Amino acid sequence: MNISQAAKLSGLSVKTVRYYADIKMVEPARNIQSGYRSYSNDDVAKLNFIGKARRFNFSIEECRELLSLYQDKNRSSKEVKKLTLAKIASIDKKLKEFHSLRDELSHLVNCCNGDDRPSCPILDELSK
Amino acid sequence: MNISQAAKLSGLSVKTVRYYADIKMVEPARNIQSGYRSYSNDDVAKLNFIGKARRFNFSIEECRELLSLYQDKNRSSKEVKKLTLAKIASIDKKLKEFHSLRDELSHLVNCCNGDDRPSCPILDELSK
DNA sequence: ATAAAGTCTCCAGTTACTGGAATGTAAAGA
DNA sequence: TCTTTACATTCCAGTAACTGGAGACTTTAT
Repeated sequence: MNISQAAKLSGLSVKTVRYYADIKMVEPARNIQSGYRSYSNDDVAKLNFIGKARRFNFSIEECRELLSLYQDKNRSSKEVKKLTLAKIASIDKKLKEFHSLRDELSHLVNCCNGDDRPSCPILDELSK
Repeated sequence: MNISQAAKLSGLSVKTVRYYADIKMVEPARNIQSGYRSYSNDDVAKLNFIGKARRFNFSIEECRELLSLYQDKNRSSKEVKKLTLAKIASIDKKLKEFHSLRDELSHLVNCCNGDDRPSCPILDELSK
């Protein structure tokens, strides 16, 4: 199938699918006459896999790793679990940062009158 | 003072300070003989302000806006509060996303044996 | 036959810097 | 004074993961 069909089935944009071919993540066959990319069902399955992993916040390089584990019938589930635990840890870190950021900002907002006068504790804090 | 001194006082890297000059956020005077950037205390105060706002997750464009509000003695605190509330909302959105991501991933991890056998519910989920 | 839709490659832009090369200037030591 | 060293300058490239657009070619529909 052509690229737009593969894009539709995998829920990705044509641009993204072409990008994944460029970076050698999912390299489809080529139609010799036209030069068009020709995607198999297996290629689409890979695109799906990557799309999901990306939505789970795995980076492109992590996706590459997961994909090769996925295709390796002898891999151990230990390896996949390790990668996933690391991802959870990095998400936890970001969650922590955003939580404390949120708390500080909402504290500042609560201190600010938000009226037409210039006095503003938010700017005061930023300039300290 | 020279750029390295300004960088030290503001807690930013020299590269970053030069970058802020390039994008016309903090444009210092120039020493005519040497061409070196020459930072005033006021410039350093602005760098400090920006550094803090960046740590509060404001984008460069938002910093630009906050900085002009900061320098406008007639601004209303309302405007600053509005910007800050929008920032809190965007942080909340990210928090939500990361929370559900975390939950899904940790569910998958709990289902995975993590042993030397190939069977892995994490990969199964990604390939569905 | 022609027009529209789909595809190709290649280049540029996004965010907010960071690293490095080549070159120029200033300050300190011998 | 000469030289080394430290600091400064500009410009180019790279980061992550795409996205948009130009110009050219192929396929499909009318």
